[in-house]
Amino acid sequence: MTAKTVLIVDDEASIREMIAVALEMADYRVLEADNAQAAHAMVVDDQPDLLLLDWMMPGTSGIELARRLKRDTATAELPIILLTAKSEEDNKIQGLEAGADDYITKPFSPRELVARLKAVLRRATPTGVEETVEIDGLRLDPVSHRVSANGEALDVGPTEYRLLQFFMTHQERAYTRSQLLDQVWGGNVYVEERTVDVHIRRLRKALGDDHQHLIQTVRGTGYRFSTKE
Amino acid sequence: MTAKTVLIVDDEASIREMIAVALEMADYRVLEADNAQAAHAMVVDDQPDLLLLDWMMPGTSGIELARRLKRDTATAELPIILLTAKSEEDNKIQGLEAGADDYITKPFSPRELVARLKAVLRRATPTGVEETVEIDGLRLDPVSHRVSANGEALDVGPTEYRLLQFFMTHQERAYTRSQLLDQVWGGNVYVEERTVDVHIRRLRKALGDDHQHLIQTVRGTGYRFSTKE
DNA sequence: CGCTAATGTGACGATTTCGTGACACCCGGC
DNA sequence: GCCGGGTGTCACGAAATCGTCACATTAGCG
Repeated sequence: MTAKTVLIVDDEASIREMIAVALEMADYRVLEADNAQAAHAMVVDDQPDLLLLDWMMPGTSGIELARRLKRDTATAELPIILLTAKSEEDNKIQGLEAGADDYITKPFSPRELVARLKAVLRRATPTGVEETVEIDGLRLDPVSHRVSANGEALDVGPTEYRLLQFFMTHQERAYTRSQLLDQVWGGNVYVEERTVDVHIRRLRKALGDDHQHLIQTVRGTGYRFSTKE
Repeated sequence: MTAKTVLIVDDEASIREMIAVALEMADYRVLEADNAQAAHAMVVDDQPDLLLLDWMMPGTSGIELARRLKRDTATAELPIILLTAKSEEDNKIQGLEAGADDYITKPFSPRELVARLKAVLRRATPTGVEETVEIDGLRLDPVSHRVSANGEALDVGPTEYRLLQFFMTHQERAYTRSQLLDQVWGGNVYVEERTVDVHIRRLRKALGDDHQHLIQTVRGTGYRFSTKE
C-alpha cells in the first residue's frame, strides 16, 4: 500500500510537530503549512490525500479555507478534518457545514487522531473498477483475487499477482525493469532492478509450463507479456 | 436497486431542507414531516425504508414516536436514526433503548449522515427480504438469528454472526479489512484493522473443522468466503 | 569457438503478514 | 457491587513473502 500524504495546517509549530511525529510513526507522509495561503498552494501542488486543518488561524481562517476548497471541483473531494479547541465547540455546525468530514477537539490523543484519520480515508477512497481478464486460458479475477489456468487455481504471491495483473492489462508492450518497479511496486521504492527478474522468475514458475511463454524477456530491455511468439 | 425512501422528521424546516438536499444528491427519495402525528401517518401510508427522527420536537417527542413504532409489529422493523443536539448526549441510552438503530448528534456533516444511513440500511433487516442462506451444510437463519452446521447449532457472537451473514451473502469476493469494517461494523467506527483478524479467528473457531475452510485468507489483502479450493 | 554481458535460478536472512492466546474494558443482569 | 458475555487491543510466534546475493546459464558477438 502506498503511503498516504497528510497536510497539516496550523499556525503553531509545536502542534504541527506533535501531529507530524504521530502521523509519521503511523507511516503517513506529512506536509506542513502555517497559514491558509500556503496550505492552498500545497493542496494544489502536492495533492495530499487528506487535510488536517486548524480552525483558528490568523489571516484566512481554517473554515474559510475549507469552504474554498469544497467549492472548487478540483479539490472538493479532498477529505478534511478540522481541529478545534474545546471552547469553540459551538462552531462545530459551521465546520461541518463547510464540508469537513470529521471534527476533532483539542486536546486529543495521537492515537485517536490516527484512528479517525484512517476512518475518514477509508470512507473517502473509492474502490476502482475491477474487471476480470482472461487470456489464453489464463484468468485473473480482481474481485475474488484469484488466478487460474484452465480453471485450475494457481498460487501466486501478492507481488506476483500485481505483476501479472499489470501485464495482462498491458499486453504486447515491452517494459524496462525500472518501469515495472514504478508501475507494480509503486513509484518511490528503492529496490534493486534485478529484483524484478526474481519476481518474473517466480511468476513464470507459478504459471507453469502451459503459460510461462506468455512472459517473454526482451534482451537488453526488460520483459513483455504477449500471446504471440 | 430501487431507490430507498427516507422520511425526515424535524420541526425545523431549514434542517429538513439541508438533509433533504444531501440525501437527494445521494439518490434517495425523500419525504418530510414536521411533527410526530404526520410522521406516523406517512410511515403507515408511504412505507419509507428509514426514518430520520429528531429527538426534540413540540408535541409528541421523537423518542415517543420511536417507541410507538417499535411496539407495532407492522412498523417494528423500520430502521430509525435519531438526531440530537450534543448537549442531550446523556439521553443516548434511552434513544437506543427505544429502538433506534443509530444515533447522530447535531451538528453532523451531510457526508457522515449518508455514510451512517447507508450502514444502517445495510445492517437493517429489510422486511421480508431476509432469507435463510445455506452453503455446504452451513446454514444461517436471519429470522431466528441462528447458525447451524449440518443441523447442529453453532454458538456465534453477534459480531461473528454479522460477519458470517455478510460473507455468506457475498461469496467469492475478497474483502480488505477496511471494507469489512465498513460493511460489517458500519462505516463510522474507529477500530483497528487487526480487530477483523480476531473476529475472523473467532468465527473460524465457531465454524469448527468442517467449515472453517470456507473462510480463506487472501494474503496481503484480506479475506474471502468461498466453497472452492 | 571463446568471451562478455544479460538473464535465469536457487538459497538465505530480513521483513511483513497473519494466527493465536491473553487481557482489560464496557455494560447489562443479578 | 459482582459477575459474565462480548468486544477491541496487544504481544508473541509461526508462516509467508520479499529483496538480495552468488552462481549457473544463455544469447549475441567477433
